[in-house]
Amino acid sequence: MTTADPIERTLSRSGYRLTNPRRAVLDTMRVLGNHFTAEEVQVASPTVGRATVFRTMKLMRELGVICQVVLDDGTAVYQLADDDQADHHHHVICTECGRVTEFASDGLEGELERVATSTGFDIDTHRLELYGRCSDCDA
Amino acid sequence: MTTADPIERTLSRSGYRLTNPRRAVLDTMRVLGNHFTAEEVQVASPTVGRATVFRTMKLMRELGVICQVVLDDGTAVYQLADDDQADHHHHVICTECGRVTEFASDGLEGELERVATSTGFDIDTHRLELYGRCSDCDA
DNA sequence: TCTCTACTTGATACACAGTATCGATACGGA
DNA sequence: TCCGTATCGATACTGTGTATCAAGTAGAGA
Repeated sequence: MTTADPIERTLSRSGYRLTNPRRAVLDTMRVLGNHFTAEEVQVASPTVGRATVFRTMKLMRELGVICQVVLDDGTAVYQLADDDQADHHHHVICTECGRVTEFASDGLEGELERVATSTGFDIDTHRLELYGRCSDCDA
Repeated sequence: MTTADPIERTLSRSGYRLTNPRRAVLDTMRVLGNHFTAEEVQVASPTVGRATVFRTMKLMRELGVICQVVLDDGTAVYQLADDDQADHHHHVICTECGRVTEFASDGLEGELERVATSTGFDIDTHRLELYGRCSDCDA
């Protein structure tokens, strides 16, 4: 089964099958776009079983296709990863409308590296989220 | 009811009553110390009802007595806040043994401030967690 | 010290997010 | 076309936390 879609190619290149439920979940996530919960994907993909939605979302997370964003109340939302920031980035979350933006900063990474060595830990990774109001909501 | 305990004084100063269940939960958290889940507090406080354990932990979080730490798998653990870093700090989490250490860095905060303005968001707060192996586990 | 009452508690039911199980289905290579 | 295995859907289950509500109690005032 051939496809031009980069995400679908990531799937099949990783040895996963390209099934209709997976395509349906993927399409749904593309429609929902900027940020969505697992439940929103579910209700927007009525032909796909609940377990499959979660399984597919977990798979996409492992493949780096979507990324998890932890809101300040501790709940999780998801979003499709930007192609050009697929490797390492952070999130800015609007606490008003929920909009999520990705960013990366070399200066920040350098500072984090310095802090990491000062902790005495052997740091593998980190998670950073900024919370505030986006330009639309910041009237 | 007078008390010399600083946390208990924080409670009563904030207008909350000093009850035996609250004391019991507090004692348990002190025994568990560095990091604990809500469930661990529950089983270690058998005289206190489940709902009260959650209620008390939520209250302690609001008062800044304990702080929530999000592990890299998304689950939450808690720890008593250091007195001297009660205002703003971050966490380093050992992915091996679960040990949690707090740290603060002015350089980092400055860099975060710079990044925050560049996002176009009006940033209120942020969450940062470092994951790695502590000196004991990094054999 | 006694009383009163708003705050707090425990039991229970509920909610939400995600996982495990398992028989049925379908993809895709031989 | 056949077959093994990945995948699916239905369902039950788990973990973490909240809502409800009748009963208990801290602690301020008499």
